[in-house]
Amino acid sequence: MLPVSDIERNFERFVKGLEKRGIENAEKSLKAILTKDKLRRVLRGELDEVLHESNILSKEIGSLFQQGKRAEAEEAKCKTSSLKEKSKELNGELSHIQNELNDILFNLPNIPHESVPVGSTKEENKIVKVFDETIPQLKGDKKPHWELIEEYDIIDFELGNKVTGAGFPFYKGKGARLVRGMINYFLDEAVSAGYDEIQPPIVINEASGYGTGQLPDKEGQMYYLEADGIYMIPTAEVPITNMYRDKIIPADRLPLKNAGHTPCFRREAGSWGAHVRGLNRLHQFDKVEIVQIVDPEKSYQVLDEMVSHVEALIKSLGLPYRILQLCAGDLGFTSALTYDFEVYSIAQERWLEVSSVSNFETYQSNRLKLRIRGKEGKKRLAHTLNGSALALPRVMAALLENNQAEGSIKMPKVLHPYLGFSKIIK
RNA sequence: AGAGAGGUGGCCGAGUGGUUGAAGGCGCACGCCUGGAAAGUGUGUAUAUCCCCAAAGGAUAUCGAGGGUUCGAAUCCCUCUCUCUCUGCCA
Repeated sequence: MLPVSDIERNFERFVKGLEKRGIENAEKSLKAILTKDKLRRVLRGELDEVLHESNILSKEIGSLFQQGKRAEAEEAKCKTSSLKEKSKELNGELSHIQNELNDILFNLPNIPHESVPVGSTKEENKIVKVFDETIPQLKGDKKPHWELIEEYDIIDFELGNKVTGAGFPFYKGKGARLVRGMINYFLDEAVSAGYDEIQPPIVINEASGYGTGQLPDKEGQMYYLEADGIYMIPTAEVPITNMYRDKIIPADRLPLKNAGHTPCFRREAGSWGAHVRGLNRLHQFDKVEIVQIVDPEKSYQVLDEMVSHVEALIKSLGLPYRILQLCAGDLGFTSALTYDFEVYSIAQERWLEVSSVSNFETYQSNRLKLRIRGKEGKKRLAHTLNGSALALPRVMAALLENNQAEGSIKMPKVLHPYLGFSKIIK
């Protein structure tokens, strides 16, 4: 949520920012925010004044009663009724305007960082870096992973269909072992990079959904458990970042660094087709997420640090990769700047997104009421960042496809200790 | 799931309708004292919003959350929620 005081101070920048995202009527919406906020303040002032008067009267009545001046007290009581009515009225107007204000604010996305490229589609994302080797070619057959997993019997989609539904596969034998191994490897790497490991709940309440910005924007993307009013998480970002909701963190405790593995659940409504076959898109998948809460001054430096962390992971797995900076139109609702990581899948001859690393600046912290207390006791909103390090299924798809050989699939060296085997054989 | 008890400031804890935003204690910060420290002593010590360029100051709200009664509620009523104890069930 955009902080109103910032909008007021940097009006032009906010208009331009929203327009860059292709938001229509950006200026009009922002102006409406300022007008409504102004009105809100006026009403607040009036209401406070009325309440002040009535508080004074109440105290008078109290002391009159104590002095035994009954008649005078009764008289004073009459005066309060008009004040009471007035305050009721003002209260109604105030909450009405507050709702209108929130409505606009909740539905405006974050302002893109100035370096974010202009553009409205994926094709306009800027390629920041491509791994420095030429894309390897395979000799002989190159099978897509959905054929390989059947051949080696490591993932079973049919069984998933039977037991749950499409997009919920079973991982079996060495496939299951590979999942577990990667999770452990990614977590270990995060821990040695200074992240505190967390095992968060995988369902969250509504307040948490609002806190990180999944609600009200992405209602339809999350599985909702109606009986208990809770949502299954689309990413560990939600519970982990919400740990700090309504917190005031002393500046010297920053940065806060957390990492956690969770299954992630996405309904991905209406997005099924040929290009999302196999592991390319699932309703449930595993991901290790890294989250940082930092001083605003340092957030872009931290973003770079997180990008390096993810890059090192992908490199260590020996996968061809590239890094994209998302253009304004492709940027997530809450993000100011996002880098996507893609790995190349040789058999599919496609780039697959495996990580997304973002700086949300104050957008989430404003919703979360997550603040930093500085040296002189001054408070300000923190910056929040997160990144996938990494999401498993597409990494797995690329590993299987790129390392396939005659009769076996080789596993990257870094995973050997985690797997207990060095290749998958039939 | 059933029965009972209870949620007060960073923590403990008093408070059952009228200067109680909240006694007292602990903790913390700053000062005094001391050669230094401890002890002692003094002062300060919540959050949000509004007024204000800012500071200072003032106002309003907040004693689990929401609603109600009342001129006035931490204190009374209702709903929800969480914690603890006992019983039940369970990995």
